[in-house]
Amino acid sequence: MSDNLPKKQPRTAPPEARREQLIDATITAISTYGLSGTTLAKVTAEAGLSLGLVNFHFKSKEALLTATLTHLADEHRALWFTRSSQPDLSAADKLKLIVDAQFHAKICNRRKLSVWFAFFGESRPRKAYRELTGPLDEERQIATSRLCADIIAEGGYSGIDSDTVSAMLESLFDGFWLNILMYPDRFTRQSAKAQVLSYLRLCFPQHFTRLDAETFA
Amino acid sequence: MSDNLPKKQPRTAPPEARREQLIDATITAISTYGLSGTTLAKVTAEAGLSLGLVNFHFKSKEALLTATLTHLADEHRALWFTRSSQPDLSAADKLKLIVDAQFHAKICNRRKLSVWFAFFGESRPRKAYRELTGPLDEERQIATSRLCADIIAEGGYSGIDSDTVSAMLESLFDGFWLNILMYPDRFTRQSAKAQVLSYLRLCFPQHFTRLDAETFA
DNA sequence: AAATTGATTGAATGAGCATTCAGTGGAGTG
DNA sequence: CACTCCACTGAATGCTCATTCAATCAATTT
Repeated sequence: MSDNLPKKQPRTAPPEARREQLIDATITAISTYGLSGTTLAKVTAEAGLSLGLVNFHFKSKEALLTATLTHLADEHRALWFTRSSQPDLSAADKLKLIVDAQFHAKICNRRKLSVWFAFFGESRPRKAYRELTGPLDEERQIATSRLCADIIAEGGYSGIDSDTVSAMLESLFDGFWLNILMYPDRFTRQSAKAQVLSYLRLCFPQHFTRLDAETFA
Repeated sequence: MSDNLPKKQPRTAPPEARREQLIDATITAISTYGLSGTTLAKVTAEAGLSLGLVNFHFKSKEALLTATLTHLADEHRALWFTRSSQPDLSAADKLKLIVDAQFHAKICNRRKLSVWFAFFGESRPRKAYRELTGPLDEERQIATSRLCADIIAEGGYSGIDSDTVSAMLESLFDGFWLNILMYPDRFTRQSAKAQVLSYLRLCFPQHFTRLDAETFA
């Protein structure tokens, strides 16, 4: 019978594969039902696995949620960090790549944004967030501040402070993320990126041209 | 002397007073325990009332949460709207008052920001938020966009679009709110307001001076 | 082939919670 | 004072859910 398809789905899999499968199902569940509506029954049903597996591969529901957040944070960090660490790029190009990573389709989609804001929105998960990814947020802000300082020095800009620009960028990133999640009809990844770049053009007119939004897809 | 000891609070109170009391306790509970950790037992204990009262004054827990969000949204809307509706103000002054309202201590404190982000962070409450306060968000964005258009016309600014500035402002508001909630050591109401005004100075140098941040307390 | 090891299952358990409701208290009315 | 509402109380109810664990299954080793 055609039941015995060659799609070999072995009943058992290496633990790391199962962990990823469960994390992926958790992201889907949180984006669909919210954090408080996410039950282990829904996660395991989404993954096509049985209820008891979460407490086997993770020690608890909370550990699964923590692992999910860490997974997203690592993915995000890897994207902006590896891109903007290429050696033969100007400071302005590196800054552009950080903006680009922030609104990359792989990171900035409603499914994953739901998870970020689920953690922002509850006090205990928020504490977990602060501890797990606070240092990463700070690292990124320091990186953008350094790049801005380089650009200011290069261009001889005056009346502008690199820490102010980097704080503005952090807030723009978060604010556009929220608006993309809440009002996808009025806010898109593309328009958000273009508007952040328009802000950088306003700050550093010699370094950012009108075409930047299109040249970096 | 028709009053006896004013210390003695009566066992019963007018329904509207109880509703406000319960809404206030709900805000405290959400900011302390998160939305999913907020139980009716905790809310009523916080209010010093008995468990059954919520379902007496509100029909359900969900109705209480909806009323809480509506309360915050109305309070916020009243602040920016009545202030910026004063007739003898310039467009720039009105815009400054909207920014000022956004970071006013009465609105922008961790207790209340927790509630906003609790609603942003869960899919079902997010839907309720969109329906209840989406129109208010849009109203504010339209108001800022109009004011920016007036300023652009007055100042003869070129290369800048009022809808872009108003979208940037919306995102800055939300992003600074989130950072004030997450990282209160690095982000304060005052610095956020100053940085938003510095953005407006960058956009409209003739209309916003360096001293704006201090003149509007 | 038998034994061992590790992954997987899902019924059972018990804790926590929203909601209900029968009963209580007390302020106003006649 | 007696009567009537209405605010109020909190124990009881029934449901949902994380966690546990004894049993089962499959791969690997002996």
